[in-house]
Amino acid sequence: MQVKDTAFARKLGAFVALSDAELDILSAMHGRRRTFPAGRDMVHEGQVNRSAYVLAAGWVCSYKTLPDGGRQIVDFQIPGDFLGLRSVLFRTADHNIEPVTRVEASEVQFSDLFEGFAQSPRLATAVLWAASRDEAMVVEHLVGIGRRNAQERTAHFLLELGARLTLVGLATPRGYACPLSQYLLADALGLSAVHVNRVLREFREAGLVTFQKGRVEIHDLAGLVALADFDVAYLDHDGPLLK
Amino acid sequence: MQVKDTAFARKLGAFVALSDAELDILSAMHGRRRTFPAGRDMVHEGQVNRSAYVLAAGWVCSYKTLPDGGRQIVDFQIPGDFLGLRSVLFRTADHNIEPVTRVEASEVQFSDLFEGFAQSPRLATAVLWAASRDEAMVVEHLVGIGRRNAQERTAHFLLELGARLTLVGLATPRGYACPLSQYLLADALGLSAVHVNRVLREFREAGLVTFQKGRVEIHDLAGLVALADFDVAYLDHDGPLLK
DNA sequence: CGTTCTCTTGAATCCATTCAATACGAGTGG
DNA sequence: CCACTCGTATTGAATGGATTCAAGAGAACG
Repeated sequence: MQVKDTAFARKLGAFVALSDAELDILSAMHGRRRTFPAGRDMVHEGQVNRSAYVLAAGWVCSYKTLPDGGRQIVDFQIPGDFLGLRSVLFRTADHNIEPVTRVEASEVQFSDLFEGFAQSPRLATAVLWAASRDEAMVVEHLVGIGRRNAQERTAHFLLELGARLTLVGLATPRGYACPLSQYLLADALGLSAVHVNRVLREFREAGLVTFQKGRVEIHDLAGLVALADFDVAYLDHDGPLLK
Repeated sequence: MQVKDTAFARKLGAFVALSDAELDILSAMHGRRRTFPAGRDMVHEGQVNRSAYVLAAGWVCSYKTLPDGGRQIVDFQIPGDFLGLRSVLFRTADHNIEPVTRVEASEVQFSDLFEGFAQSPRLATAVLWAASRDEAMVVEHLVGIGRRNAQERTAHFLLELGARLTLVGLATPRGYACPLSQYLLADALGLSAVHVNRVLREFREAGLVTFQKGRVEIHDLAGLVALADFDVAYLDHDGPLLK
């Protein structure tokens, strides 16, 4: 398999320009390809876990559960995303990972990752950057839940997803395919499913976006951006910083 | 200065057992010591920034602002914490950093950090771990704001702070000094200052904790832990994983 | 062809906010 | 030494955004 063409290599390359030698190291890190059915957890909280994954196809969500049965989805991962890094660096996983759709992913062993770092500090820096970018998204998510109302939050979420999918060629400014149910959306946005439904209806009636039948159709991008106060700066993808 | 004894070295050492040679590299990373007065931002959103800091003394907060004037505090940093890593890896800072008290911090240049990685992949791994631990805290914060009510959230926050301060010797199970105003607390918890005040009064009346005059006095630790459903697992400090 | 998700809408409820007013201590300057 | 400010803490009352409860409709699936 040519790693150079994978979404993962493209993503790391966005921060650190990777040489052929480094791409080979990256290639060596990729273990066997695995597939996971939708709905059954790939990683479970508290589980001792020695491997992370790079998503090749499908969507997953990372979430935490609460004693009252509720859950909070921290983030969704789309093709090209690294997942489970924290559950590898920590002794045990501190969150759950559930495939939203059927998923294909390459396994990455901690030992291989660490050896890759030894061979190339630039690679280590790139992975650190990727982790920081993930953190930036979680931070933005936190800000949204803490200080934005339901409409702003939902609009922001749909725009962020669009921006991320665009990076891997899975969205256009017009819209994108989105396999998320309103329940999943609610668990991510810190709202009730009922309220998510209302917000989506309001968006539809206002001619901003329609989210139906697994597709997000953006009818008024400018309007949405204004409503959500969306700024892609935190996604930081302006080309390699480390040449 | 002997870096071995700093809170930062102690923290990294919690994940990767660092050799003397690695401690020397770490030492070389520390640039000049700087002090910052309370209240004036050390790092401002959008600012191009080439250095991070390791907090030696004092408290700072990282926050983002919203167009309506509100703000969300993402995290507080206490002595020993790394801060501004993201604003260094990204071209520009994606958040603000404001000293809550007068602060002393050592500057860390990106170039020095990167060179340290080249000399020791174990160090790179340790920094990646530290970043992941920060992310884990943000994630827990996200879960709290998304799915916990005001009481649970506040209790959880006070306990997390206690656990973190204990690690650097600044707290006991009985309580700790805390320079945060109710306004800062509100901005961190995604609540209004008025409501934070009410929650704190309820805690006082219930004999759980008192937070007055810059001190948090914990009267019923078990009760607080139960209320907040607090579990330190996500702080992951069970000794070095990489020997 | 019934079961199970998912989506949808209305009505009642409630937690937290906003508005408003008071109190208190630390500074500051007349 | 007192008046005045300013930041912080405190409490009551009214408001409101989102939740919960409830019920029905559609689509998907074995």
